[in-house]
Amino acid sequence: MTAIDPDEPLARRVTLDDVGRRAGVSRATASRSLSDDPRISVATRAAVKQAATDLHYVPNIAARSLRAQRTKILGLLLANLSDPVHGQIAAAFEQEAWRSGYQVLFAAGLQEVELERKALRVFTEHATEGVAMVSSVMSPAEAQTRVRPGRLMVGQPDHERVGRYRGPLTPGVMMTDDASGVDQVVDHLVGLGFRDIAYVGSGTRASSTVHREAVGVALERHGISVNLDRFPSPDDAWRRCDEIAPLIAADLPEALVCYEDVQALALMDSLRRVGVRTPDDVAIVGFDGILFAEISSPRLTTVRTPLAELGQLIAASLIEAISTGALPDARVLPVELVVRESAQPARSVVASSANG
Amino acid sequence: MTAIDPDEPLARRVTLDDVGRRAGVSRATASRSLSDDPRISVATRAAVKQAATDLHYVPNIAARSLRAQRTKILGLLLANLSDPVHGQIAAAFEQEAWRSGYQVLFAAGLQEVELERKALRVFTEHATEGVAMVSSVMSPAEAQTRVRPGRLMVGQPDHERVGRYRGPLTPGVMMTDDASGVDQVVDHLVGLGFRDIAYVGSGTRASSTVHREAVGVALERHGISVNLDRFPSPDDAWRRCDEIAPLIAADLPEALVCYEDVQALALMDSLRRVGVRTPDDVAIVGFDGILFAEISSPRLTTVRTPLAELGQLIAASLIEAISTGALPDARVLPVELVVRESAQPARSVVASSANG
DNA sequence: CAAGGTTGCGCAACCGATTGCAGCGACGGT
DNA sequence: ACCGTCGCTGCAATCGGTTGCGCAACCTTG
Repeated sequence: MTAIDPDEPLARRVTLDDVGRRAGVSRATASRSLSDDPRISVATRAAVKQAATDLHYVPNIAARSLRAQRTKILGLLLANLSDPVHGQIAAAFEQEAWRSGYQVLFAAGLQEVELERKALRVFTEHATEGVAMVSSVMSPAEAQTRVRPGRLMVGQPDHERVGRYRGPLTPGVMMTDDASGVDQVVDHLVGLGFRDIAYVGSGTRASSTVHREAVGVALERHGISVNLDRFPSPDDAWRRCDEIAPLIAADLPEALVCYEDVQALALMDSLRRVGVRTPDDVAIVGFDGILFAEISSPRLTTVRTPLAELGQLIAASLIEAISTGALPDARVLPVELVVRESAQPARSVVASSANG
Repeated sequence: MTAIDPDEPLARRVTLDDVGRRAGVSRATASRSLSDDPRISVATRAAVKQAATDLHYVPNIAARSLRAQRTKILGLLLANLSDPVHGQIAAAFEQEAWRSGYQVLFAAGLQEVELERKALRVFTEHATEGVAMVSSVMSPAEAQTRVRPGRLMVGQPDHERVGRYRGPLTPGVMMTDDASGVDQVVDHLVGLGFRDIAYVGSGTRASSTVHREAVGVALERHGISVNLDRFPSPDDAWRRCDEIAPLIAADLPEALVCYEDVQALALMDSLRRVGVRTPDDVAIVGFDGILFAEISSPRLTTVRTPLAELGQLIAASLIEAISTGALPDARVLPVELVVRESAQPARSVVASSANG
C-alpha cells in the first residue's frame, strides 16, 4: 500500500467565491459571467473566465442542482450489463444521454423486485430527472407508481398488451416488434416444410412467456398445434443447455425456436456434443440478431432487432419528455428476419421438390 | 403525445422539514432520528421514522453530499459498454460498487482523448469520490493529473511497463496477466508443432500493440522469428475480417494468434467463407475467454482472463482507497490457457509421431 | 442642472440536508 | 426553595452554487 496524504479527506475545491475573488468581483457576478449573462460587461465576463481557468475551477453539480432543481441525471435500470443484447441497449442509451449533456446512473443485474425497488429509490435520492427500465422484473405498472409521473420510459414488451397482440400500448413503452418477429420466424419455418416445431425459452425472463405465447399463436394460424413445453426452459436462457440437449436429442423435433440468439448458439453447441448436427439433424432459429449469430458456424437464422436504435430512442424520448413535459406515445420498432444457414428446407420438401 | 401536468416542473419533494413538522420536532431532530443518533430519545426516533415512511420521505443526496462532502459516486470510464469483454468488467464493477452503497457514473465509447478529458471533468463536477479507467485512450499518466491523487484505478495494461515485461507497476494499476497469457499461447502453439505463426491485432487498441510485442518476444524465446505485420490489423479488431481473410488465404500460415476472441471468431467465419477451415487448414487462438469462444464451432482455444474478477477488484480497491486513504499496490491477475478445438497438432507432428 | 434611463454589479435569500453549540425542562440533592 | 446535572431538542451556520431585487454610477435629454 502506498500512503497518500491522510489529512486531505477532500481537498477543498475551488469555488465560485475563489474565482470571484481572483477576478475582483462578487460570487454572483462570477456565476453570471460563467453563464454569459448579458447583464455583465464583456470585460468582466472575460476576466472571470480567465480566473476560472487559471484556478481550474470546476462547478459543483450537487450545489447547482440543489438550487436549480435540475440534476441532468437519468436512471437506467436493466436486467444485465454484460450480455450482448442489453449491453447494446445500455451503450446506445448512455451515448444518447451523453450527447444531450445528461449523466446516467445504472442499476443492473438486480433480478429481484425488492432490489429493483431499492434501485428506484436510489434514483429518486439522486433526483434523476427521468428513469428508463429495460427488462425489469418489476411490472411497469408498479414502476409507474415509484417514478415521477411522465418520467418513466419502459423498453420492454408490455406483457399485458403484447400477449393480446397489438392492443393499445401504454405511453412511454418502447419495444421491438417481437410479435412480428415471432410470426416471421414461424412463417419461415413452416414455409421450409417443418411441422414438428418445439420451443425453448427462459424460465425467468418474463418476455420469454410472451415469446412462447406468440409462437403458439403463430403456429395455430398455420393449423399446427404443438406442446410448447415439450422441453424445459432453463432459468438462465443460455446456461444449462448441456442438460436439456440430451432430452432434445432423445425426442428430436424438426425445428427448434429459441428465445434468444445466445441460447440458440449455446444449444447448437450442446446438441453437437450429443451428436445432433445443425442444420442437418435439426433446424434452429434464434432471436435478437447479435453479432455472434452472424459469425457462428453454421451462421444463425434469426430476427434482427434494432437494439442500439432502441436504446437511443428510449434515451431521446426520455429527454424529450423531460424538456417538453409530454409523454411520448409508445413506439414499436420493426424487426427483420435474417435467413442464414441454421435452418434449411425440410427433407420432406427437398424430397417432394425432387420428385416434382 | 400524452400531455402531463406542465405546471409541475418538479413536484416539490418531501423534505426533512415536512417530516419534522409531522412528527412535531425540528428538522435537526428529524435528521438525527433518521440516522439513529443516540442523543434522541427512542420515542422521538420512532415517531420521526413513522412520519418519514408516512410521507414517503426520500433524502436528497445532492443536499446531503453538499454538506457532508461525500457523494458516494464513482466514475467509470471505459472503452465500450457493448462488447463482451468490457461489458463483463463494467457489470462486475457496478455490482461491487452497488454492494458498497456507491453509485456509478459511466462514460463509455468515447475513443478520443478530448472526449475522455471532458468525461473526467464531468466526473469532477459530480464530485465522484473515485474514478476507474479501463482501456482508455488517454494515458494513465495524464489521467493521474486530472483525478484527485490516490483516487484513480487503472484497469488496463500499463504500456510503459508491460512492454518491458514485469517492470515495477504503478500503484493503482490492475490488470490481467496478458504477457503470461501470450506466453502460454505461443508455447502451446509451438508445442503443437507450429513454426509459421502470424498475428492479427487491432489497429486502434493500444493493448494490441502490447500483445503483438509480447508475441514477438515469446516466439523469439523459441528461436522463431516471423513478421508480425504480415497481415494488416483492422482498426476495429473484429470488423472487416472479410477484407483480410483473402489475404490470409492467399498466404496461409500454420497458425494465427488473434488479439481477442471476438476477432478470432469473426476471422474463423471469414476464412471459412473463402474456403479455409479451422482447425484443418489453419490453427486459430483467441484471447479473453468470452462465452462465445466456449460454444463456437470449432470451440476456440483461448486464454481465459478473469474479467468479472477484474471489474470487482477495481471497484473494491477504489472503495478501499477512498475509505482508508491508501492507494493499493498494482495487481496482476493470473490467466489460464484453455485448450479447445481451434488449434490441433500440426500435420508434421502428427506425421512424425505416427512414424515414431 | 435636474429628472429619468441605462448599465453593471452586489446583497442576501434559497435549495435540503448535517452538525456544533446552546438552551430548556425535569429531576435530584441539600 | 435553590442550584447543578443530565437528557433531549432546537437554533443557526454551513456546503456551493443561482437568482430576484436594489443600488450606484454614468449617460441622455430638455
